[in-house]
Parts: sequence; structure tokens; C-alpha cells
Amino acid sequence: MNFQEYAKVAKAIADPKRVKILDLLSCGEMCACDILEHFDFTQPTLSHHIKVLSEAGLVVSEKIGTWHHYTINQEVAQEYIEETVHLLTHSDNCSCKSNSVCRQDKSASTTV
Amino acid sequence: MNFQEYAKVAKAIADPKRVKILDLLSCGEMCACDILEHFDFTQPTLSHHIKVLSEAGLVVSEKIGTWHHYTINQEVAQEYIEETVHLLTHSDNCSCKSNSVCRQDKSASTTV
DNA sequence: ACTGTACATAGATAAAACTCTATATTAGAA
DNA sequence: TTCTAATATAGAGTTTTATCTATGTACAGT
Repeated sequence: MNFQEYAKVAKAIADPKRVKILDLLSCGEMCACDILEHFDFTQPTLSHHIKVLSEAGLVVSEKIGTWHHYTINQEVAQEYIEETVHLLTHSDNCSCKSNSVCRQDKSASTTV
Repeated sequence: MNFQEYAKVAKAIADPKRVKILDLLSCGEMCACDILEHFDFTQPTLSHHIKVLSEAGLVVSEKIGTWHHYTINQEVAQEYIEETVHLLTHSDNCSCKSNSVCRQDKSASTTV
């Protein structure tokens, strides 16, 4: 996952309604009509939100007759979680080391 | 963190440029001028992105003379990581249990 | 006091996102 | 086949976001 790909998943999550959808799905699979009952917006709007989550790879759907069962894609979710931890916490194998993008040697070269 | 608050942090992260900024900061503190060298956009645009990250609580700044040193707020970052894990993985204390928001008992009541 | 540097703010523009109504698609039921 | 239910798509309107230029603010040095 590069910055662009990671941001796409993050952007899919970055909406309160979609966070709630993911929270609902974290309990297990649900169909659209059941999800819809927890919101005020219309069915096409829900369809849009699910599409955003699907295109980011976070949600997958299984069609069973007329119903579609939506579930969280655990592989993508786990990879995203790992990348998030890596991004936000100080680690030794961050891009500073590999690509030498951090150049804080400007202020002072007294790095002991 | 409720859905709204969580989404605000997620939205701050949900931009490739800001992901890169966070990646740079994950190595340690940096000033704006050093961060700016890694991008093509202008200084006011960087200022805007840092403001978004700051308002989400993810980044804090320390003013030293003319320079501002920006760092990742580890408390907020850690809380966000925990919430992300909680949101995307199946757990026993998710909102289904406490608020009974999940009602998948419609399709079939043959829950064994 | 004056100048230069680091950063923020104001306002404008263009692109993207959220939501709606209307309609299409697909599948089961009668 | 015809009707109904579940979901997707199309297109439009409104809000938000990213970026720019221009300017303001704060501080250090001369």
C-alpha cells in the first residue's frame, strides 16, 4: 500500500455514516435493507456509501437471491490496521531510514 | 470517540499528502520548511494541511523562535489506532451487543 | 527602526463528495 | 408473464475540500 492506496481506504472510512456502517458490519454480515434502518438517508445514498467502501476493498458483497450480504474484508482491514500503526507510531523501518526523507540535520548537527 | 469524532481524525488522515506528512513526522519532529521540501504545493497549502491535522488532534506544534516544530500527538494516535482495530475487527464488546443495533434475525430465526 | 524569514490567514476557484429524485436491473412470487 | 421487492445507476443540487495568490503576523538580526 502506497500513500495513494492507503488514503483511498482511509477516505472510505472518513465519514461518520460509513464508520457506523462498518461498526454494524463488524458484528457480521448484513443486508442493505437492515443497514438502512439505522439511518435517515435514502436507499440510493446507502448504495453510494457501500460502493465507496467496496471500491476501497473494505467491504465485499455476496448475492443471495434478491438480498446482498455485505461483510468486511478482513484481509484489507488487517492490512490497513497494520499500515495505520506503522504510519502513526515511531518505528525503525519507517521511510526516514530507507529513503532518507527526514532531514532534520538543518537546525543543528549536534546529534550527539 | 464517537462516530463523528472518529471520522474527523480519519478524514484528517484521508489525503495522500497528509499521509505523507504523518509519515515524515513519524520519524520525529520537523518544521514546516523541511516538510515543504518534500512536496510540490505551496507553503499556504502545507499550512492548511497541518491545520487539518492539528484540528483533528493528530499533530501538535511547539513554537521555538521563528520555527514551529510539529510532532504527532501519540495519545490521539494511539486512541485512534485502538478505535480502528475495534471498528474493523469482530469483537465481543461491539455496539451490536450493547445497543442491539444488529438485527439480522429477519432473514431466518434459525440461529441454531 | 528596518529587513528578512517562518508561518498563518483571507478570499477565490475548481474539483470532489454527499444527498436527493427518478429510473433501471435483477430475482422471486403469484 | 406480471407484479413486487432489493439493490444499483443516472443526473442534478449543495456543501466541502484542495489549491492558489495576496497579505498579515511574529520574531531574529543588523
